[in-house]
Amino acid sequence: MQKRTTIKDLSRLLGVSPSTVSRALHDHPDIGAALKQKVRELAAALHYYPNAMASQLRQSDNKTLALIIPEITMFFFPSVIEGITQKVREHGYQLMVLQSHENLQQEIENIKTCINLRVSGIMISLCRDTQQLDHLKEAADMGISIVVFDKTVPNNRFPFVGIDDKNASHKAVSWLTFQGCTQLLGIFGHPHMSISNQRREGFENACMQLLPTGGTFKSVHAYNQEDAALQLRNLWPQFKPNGIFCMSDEVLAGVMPTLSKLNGNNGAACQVIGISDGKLPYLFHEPLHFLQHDGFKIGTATAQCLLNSLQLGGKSSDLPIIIHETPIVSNQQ
Amino acid sequence: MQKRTTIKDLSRLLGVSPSTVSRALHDHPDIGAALKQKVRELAAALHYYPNAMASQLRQSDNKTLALIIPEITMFFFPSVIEGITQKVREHGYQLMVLQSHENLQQEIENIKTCINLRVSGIMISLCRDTQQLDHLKEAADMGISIVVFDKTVPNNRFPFVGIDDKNASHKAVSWLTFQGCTQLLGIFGHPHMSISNQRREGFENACMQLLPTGGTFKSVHAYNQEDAALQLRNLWPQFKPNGIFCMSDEVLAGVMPTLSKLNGNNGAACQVIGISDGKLPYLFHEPLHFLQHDGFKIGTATAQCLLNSLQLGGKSSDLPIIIHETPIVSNQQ
DNA sequence: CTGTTAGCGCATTCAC
DNA sequence: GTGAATGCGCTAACAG
Repeated sequence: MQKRTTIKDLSRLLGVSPSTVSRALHDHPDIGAALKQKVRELAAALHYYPNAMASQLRQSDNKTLALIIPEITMFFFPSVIEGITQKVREHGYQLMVLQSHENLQQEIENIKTCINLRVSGIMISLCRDTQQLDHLKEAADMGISIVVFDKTVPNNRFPFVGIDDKNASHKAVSWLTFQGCTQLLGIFGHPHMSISNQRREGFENACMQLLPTGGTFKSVHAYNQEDAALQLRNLWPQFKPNGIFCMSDEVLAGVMPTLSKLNGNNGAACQVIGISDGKLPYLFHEPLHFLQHDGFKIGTATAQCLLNSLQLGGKSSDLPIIIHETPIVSNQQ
Repeated sequence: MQKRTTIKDLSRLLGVSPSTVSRALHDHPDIGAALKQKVRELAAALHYYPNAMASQLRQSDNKTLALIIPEITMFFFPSVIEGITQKVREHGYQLMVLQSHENLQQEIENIKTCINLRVSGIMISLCRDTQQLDHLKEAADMGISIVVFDKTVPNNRFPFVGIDDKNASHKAVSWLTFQGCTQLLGIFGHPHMSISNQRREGFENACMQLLPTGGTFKSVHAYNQEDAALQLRNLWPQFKPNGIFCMSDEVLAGVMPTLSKLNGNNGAACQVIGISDGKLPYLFHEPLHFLQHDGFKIGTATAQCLLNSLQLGGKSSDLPIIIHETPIVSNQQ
């Protein structure tokens, strides 16, 4: 591991001063074209790589943004990351992805890492145990721009990008009743997650409002994909729904194969609608509908929102709240 | 955005020297307990956060590792990331995830970023157009430890973690013929990917070796999930296999729903075996088998491999090649 | 036990 | 056009 070549090395070899080399490398207008050329050639020949830490320290301007998410699951977040990455790179920023593993302590730890690294901004989807946002406030006080997306808390005071959870549930129930479903089952995510409860409340309210007399509904929380399958199986003997609402891809993944088995070839007996990123539904040949919760779009919007407040230098007056639509789509073509 | 408090600020306020503060913060044994306490309290009160860039610059020891992958798809890589994250954090490293988007230029760019940031190590799954590893060599020459995993090239000279692609295909064919399948279809990934060709060659060789007289086989490449579905549909009129091998989750995701539709309720007509991380198969109620290509294990092994060569300071004599087993598993229970 | 000094690599004043 | 000097914030000798 030979010593890495520095600007000083180049300057010595070229018989010019370090500052000249620095300027040449940065294409500064004051430097002659001929010299620039020589500097660049030598830099390439000696495998010179600018030390990002040194230059960032000097400029106290770290061109990296952080993404903090509960977990890189196979659903939704890959799309989100894709959207964010694209947007962020366009603007010359690096992206650092951190996971909280649904653990508040880890989330706080991640925020601390971001502060230590002096990242310029943070995009965060809160983990399920997070109730208060003191740790975010702390980062914000250090001058770091923050955008919360997807998973939030009721009392959030930061810019937010997501969907209207209650309304989405309402739309789903509305669709099910329109199809003539009368026995509705809503399956929701982990009960500690704020969005689980928002979506459940939306579901229950809509049911009470929209179901005809004689119609019934039931809602359950599932801790994960397997649990969703289990709950459905356990419930089946006593309650056979003719309409099911799955609040997420994860729930949907548990429900669909199980439902197929329970239903046998009586496929049309139960309508299914979910909230989905829009990839999973196409893995099932059984027809189903979903409210598209487009991770890619959420990602780009989140990144854009962050980049905006970065440009405003945190001196914006109004609080951006971006709510995406969730159009209803079928998985049949 | 008020100025961030530094060690100097603390030292001034406490009437001690900066180095004393630094030592106190690092729990250096030379510092008195009482002083340590005072320093820590003031640091907390003033929201002092050590500037990671400055300390890393000083120590020229950057505690971050980079993961470079073609794309964060919903299959395999989430598991890999999970495995790597876990291992890496245990050892006090940060992880930076970069995507190449199956683009060699981007891959080279990512390597450059890693060098500029002076990361300690790189874990990389090569993108499909990568043929030569000069860019990796460049990073290695700068003293960065490197491990290649999953997607490699034939002439790779870096430590490697993955599976035996040809052998896996062989096992799959062996299993299919053992089930009595005689008309075999192998569906493979993008033709530029090295593993696509490795797995196809393994498949074809095994077919020629293991199929009874009268048996036939066919292999096709699919550019992506949708293409896999399309190819199967197009092929169906002229070639109805009774055994299908899907080389990856992506292929499997395209094939399964399509096969269900083509097969109608004649489910037992065609056996399916794939190579899979082990999550996707459980989304289908149709029985199928898979050779488990456990992303989580690959991830931990890769990270471990990197941490090892980090400890050896890059001065190891032998080249670690870690080949994981791929046990055959059924999705029925 | 604590302070002084020095420098990591770079970019940016200010001179000339 | 170019060079000399300075300091970003921190740590690690080396003194005392």
